[in-house]
Amino acid sequence: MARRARGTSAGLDRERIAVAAVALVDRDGLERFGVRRLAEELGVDPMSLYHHVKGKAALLDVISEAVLAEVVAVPEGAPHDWEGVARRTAHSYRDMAYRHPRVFPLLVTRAQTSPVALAALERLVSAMRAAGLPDRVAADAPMVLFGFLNGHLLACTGSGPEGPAPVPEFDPDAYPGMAALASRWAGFGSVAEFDRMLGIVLDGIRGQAPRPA
Amino acid sequence: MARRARGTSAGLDRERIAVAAVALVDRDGLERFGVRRLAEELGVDPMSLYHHVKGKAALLDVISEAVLAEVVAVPEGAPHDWEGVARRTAHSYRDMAYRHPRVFPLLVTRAQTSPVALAALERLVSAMRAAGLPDRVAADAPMVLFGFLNGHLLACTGSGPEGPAPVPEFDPDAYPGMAALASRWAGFGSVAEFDRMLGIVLDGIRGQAPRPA
DNA sequence: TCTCGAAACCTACGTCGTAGGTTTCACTGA
DNA sequence: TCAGTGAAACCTACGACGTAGGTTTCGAGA
Repeated sequence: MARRARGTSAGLDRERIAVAAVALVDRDGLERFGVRRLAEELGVDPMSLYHHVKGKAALLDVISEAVLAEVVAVPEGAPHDWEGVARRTAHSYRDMAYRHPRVFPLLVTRAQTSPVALAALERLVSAMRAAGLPDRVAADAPMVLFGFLNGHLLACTGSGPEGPAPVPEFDPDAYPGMAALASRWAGFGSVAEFDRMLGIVLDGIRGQAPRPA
Repeated sequence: MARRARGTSAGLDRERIAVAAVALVDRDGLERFGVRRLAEELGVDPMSLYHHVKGKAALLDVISEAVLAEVVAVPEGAPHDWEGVARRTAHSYRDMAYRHPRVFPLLVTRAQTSPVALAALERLVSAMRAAGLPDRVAADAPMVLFGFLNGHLLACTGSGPEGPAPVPEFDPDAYPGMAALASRWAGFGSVAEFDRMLGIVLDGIRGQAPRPA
């Protein structure tokens, strides 16, 4: 690998690093990601990265931020009913998870306090309050929703070494109930399945609102 | 560190290794866990562990299995209504997560196909079918439930370097809705909160059943 | 032209997972 | 009683990792 002379610019900056880092994790997975590999990918000495990012942990932060920014904001003109906002956000979040299945575990593990994440939450919460939902429900709902989204998408996108494990066979003697349902789990990870489950969660939230007489 | 002579037994076996490994992760966290550290903890040469466990990945499997086995089975004599089964299982799962917050991320990341996990699922599924819930609901419900459990508990137990991040301050100008709800998030991670959210999820599932006329 | 900071590179250290080889013990059957 | 044997431990060594600390070079401002 031909290296640059010592003082010449390599044109590094956070943006270029972020893009390369995400691509590297997408390709090789989190396990194989590291400072040295990223540097080689960029044609650069490992230590040069430290002028732009503090270290490996900070690199992971950069990656998760970059990927989270892909979750599209709900368009301003769209209807403001809270269920619509929740559905749109959830699907956009899911799309991102499927685009970057090997990055996704990183998001789930860190507390999300970036402006993008907070803005999405704020839109959901204010839509719920505008619809007259009690504060307790508006407070619980996003945690239930994102709890479900994170857990479920983690399972669907595999998050292990590589892709999601196929649904196992069930011994009908030991597990009669699961064997009977096995065929229903064939489309594991489909949009239809996701939307159905999302519906269950949203139903649960809607049910918390006091019934209008 | 005084080492044993070369041929003498160190009394190693999978059980002893599992116990020490779980304790080590509980104490130092997943990041710091490694073959060499575990060996030192056991007063043993690192390579000796390879006679009982294939390598680091297999060690992590051993850890997650040991911890999952702590989730108590729902007692046989207990009522068989599916909501009771679900609630008990969920709470027992939560207790385990809080007992081993630093191990928990390991569980979420791997597909759970151990007998313990399958047995718990089977109990839930068969209780739902016995109650007359449609197969589609019985198939979706466990995925929604464990999706929520995994995602939510991951957030609550912190799963990062150490404990859960405290709830951040919200700028009332940028995020009016969330600022208004901030006080409701004070008891983040409490049993009461967990039980409330669990109730929301179970409500959603119950709502899928066809209404008895 | 001289200076100086930014940005790159280089060296080196301690740690990691683990392949491959060596040593010793307990148990066997003759 | 004693060589033979296999299990279980230990030892050595290698390549890859994250990163502290130091050195070199370029280009912009004085």
